[in-house]
Amino acid sequence: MSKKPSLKDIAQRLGVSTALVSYVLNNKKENRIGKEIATRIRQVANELNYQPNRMAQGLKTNRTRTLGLIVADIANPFSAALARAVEDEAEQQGYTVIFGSSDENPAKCSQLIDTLLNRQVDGLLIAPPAGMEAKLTTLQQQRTPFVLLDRYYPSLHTSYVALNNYQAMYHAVDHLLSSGYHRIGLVTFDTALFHMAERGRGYLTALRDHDLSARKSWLKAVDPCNAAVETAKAIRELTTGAQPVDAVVFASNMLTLAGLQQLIRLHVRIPDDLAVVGFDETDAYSLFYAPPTYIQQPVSEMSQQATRILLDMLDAPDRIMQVNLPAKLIVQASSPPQSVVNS
Amino acid sequence: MSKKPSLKDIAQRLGVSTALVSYVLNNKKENRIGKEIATRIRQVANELNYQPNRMAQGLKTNRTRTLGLIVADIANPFSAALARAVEDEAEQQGYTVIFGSSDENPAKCSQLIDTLLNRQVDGLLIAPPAGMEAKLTTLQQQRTPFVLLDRYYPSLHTSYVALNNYQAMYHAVDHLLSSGYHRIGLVTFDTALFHMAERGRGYLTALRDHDLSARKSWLKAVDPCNAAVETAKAIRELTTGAQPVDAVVFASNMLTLAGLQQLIRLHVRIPDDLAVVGFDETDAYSLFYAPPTYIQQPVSEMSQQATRILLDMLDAPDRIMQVNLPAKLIVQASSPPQSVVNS
DNA sequence: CTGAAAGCGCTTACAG
DNA sequence: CTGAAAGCGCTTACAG
Repeated sequence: MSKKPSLKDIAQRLGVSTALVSYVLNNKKENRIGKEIATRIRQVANELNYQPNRMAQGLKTNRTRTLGLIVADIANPFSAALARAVEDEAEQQGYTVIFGSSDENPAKCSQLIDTLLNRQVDGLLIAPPAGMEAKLTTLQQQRTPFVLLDRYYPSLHTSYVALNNYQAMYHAVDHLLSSGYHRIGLVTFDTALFHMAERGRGYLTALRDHDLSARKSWLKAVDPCNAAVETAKAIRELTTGAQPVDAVVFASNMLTLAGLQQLIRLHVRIPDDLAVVGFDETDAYSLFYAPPTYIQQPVSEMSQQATRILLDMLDAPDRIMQVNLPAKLIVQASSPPQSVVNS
Repeated sequence: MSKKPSLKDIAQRLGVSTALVSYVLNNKKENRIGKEIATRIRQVANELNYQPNRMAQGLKTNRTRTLGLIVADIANPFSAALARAVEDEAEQQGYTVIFGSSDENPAKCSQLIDTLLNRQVDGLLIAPPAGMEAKLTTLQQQRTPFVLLDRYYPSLHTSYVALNNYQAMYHAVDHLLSSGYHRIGLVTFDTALFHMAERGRGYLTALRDHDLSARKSWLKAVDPCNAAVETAKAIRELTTGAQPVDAVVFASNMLTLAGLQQLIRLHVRIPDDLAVVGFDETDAYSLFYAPPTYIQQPVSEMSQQATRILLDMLDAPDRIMQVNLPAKLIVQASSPPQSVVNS
């Protein structure tokens, strides 16, 4: 009905200038303004339930108190968990967040970045797909504040908050080796993304540190576009044949789920026939008699730190912060110590 | 570096007024503007990669081409799926979306609505928690365009797009009855929300239509705040005791997951010992030898329709649209026909 | 201590 | 057919 009250409405009602009202409501020049008039202004603002028009504020200040968030796919549980933590942290700081899904498509991601920037977001949180280096470099040259989330490019000197993927995978494989498993397979994605490469490196280094070299046939890199089918095939190959593995590690939550599904289908018993370590937690874990050991990412902390760093960068876009958070290995029933006889 | 080009920059370069440039770029007064100058304006705009400042536009037009979306919890797969479909539809129409999670808390939800409105969103998509009637009524009086998503209040004449929950549950129970099950339990939430009540009504009516009355002990309404524990208890009670059920229907995805988990823990065999019908699809289903029969919601269509309706309402906030979408029962191995002997 | 005035970047009713 | 001018609702450098 009656349109929203503006600064002018308050000013008129009190016979003062809009400037004065603005100063009071923003707590500027506090000590130079009469106490009396200040309280009366605040009172009227309250009465009218005054809410500043963010568009006008934004136009003037070039700040919108809005953050842009780009994830791979908001419908994916991992992305959704990231988003939730970003939302909470942003809200606490008085920011709202606009989101978009890149679908792992660099063209769509670039487009999304432009759209969000066009909406005058103050800064961006991006979990980038492969192939975004050029766009991100441009962004940096424009001094647009952004921080990468979950993924980053070693070739780019940008802010990021990600998992220590190398350590995460190293730790998982080391756990299996110390538990007496020696034929360890890895199911990972065939992708250029650095964080996946790091997981692979962790796997290989852990093996080497135990004086084992990895067989090529034990490292399965599946096509992300055809993950379910290829994972099934990878599992089949790993568990059958002349030299079947005695343990499998998965390098992502989707791979874990697809892998477990195939193992059940093949009637492979966990852990009797095969030890398993998953990546990330899934609803599905709770359904196992032997709940899987898994690599736990500090998702909330990742988002929280990234959001905080971004907020800091708003005032100093050149202050680069790079954070690698440690993963936690949650040891459960799918990877028990091997008896000495078998080892 | 160099700041973003404005209308003025284009105008100056061509020695025309900003007004002319604005007209051309917005395709207003098309036929009344010289072709020559129009093409030159467009050319320069392209060269400078002109992007209109949305804040300024918004201030002037009171339209931001931004939608607000409030879900229960963006980290919940169902909410995330809703969000994704909203995003896609909005993007196609040139809108972006700001989101927030209500955590099923009406106070937080109201707060969120105010924040989003304050950000000048053009309209709201809301999956409301219980107890939002008053706030929504106020919203309606202010002629703020909004459409409810997934949930709605029968007492309120507002736009909404939701599942036909009554039909969904009726259909599921009818399927079990026709398959020869007669002792059917329901695990639902103890909540004031209408959509849950409708699911309960579907259950009861289906039983009545088959000349069966429901035992009170077969309808378990668990506390949403303590769902895991109470579902486990409900399952224990339903499957043991003097009159155990021969089938269980769940009224939500969380309940389904918690229920399945408990059934596995109790070594109840599905479907040999117990038939099961779940609500919504879950990753976890793929892990079952006997994949569960479940009620499938048209999540994407729900969001899509809601978004379209909202977009329509932007120009006519009083045009109320109410849509109840049909659910689909996906019959799988967890609810096979009972042999005649057992029935 | 207070306020008039300019201006952020647009749109559009109005005048020519 | 074209453009000067007002104004959306704020903020802030500047003048008193």
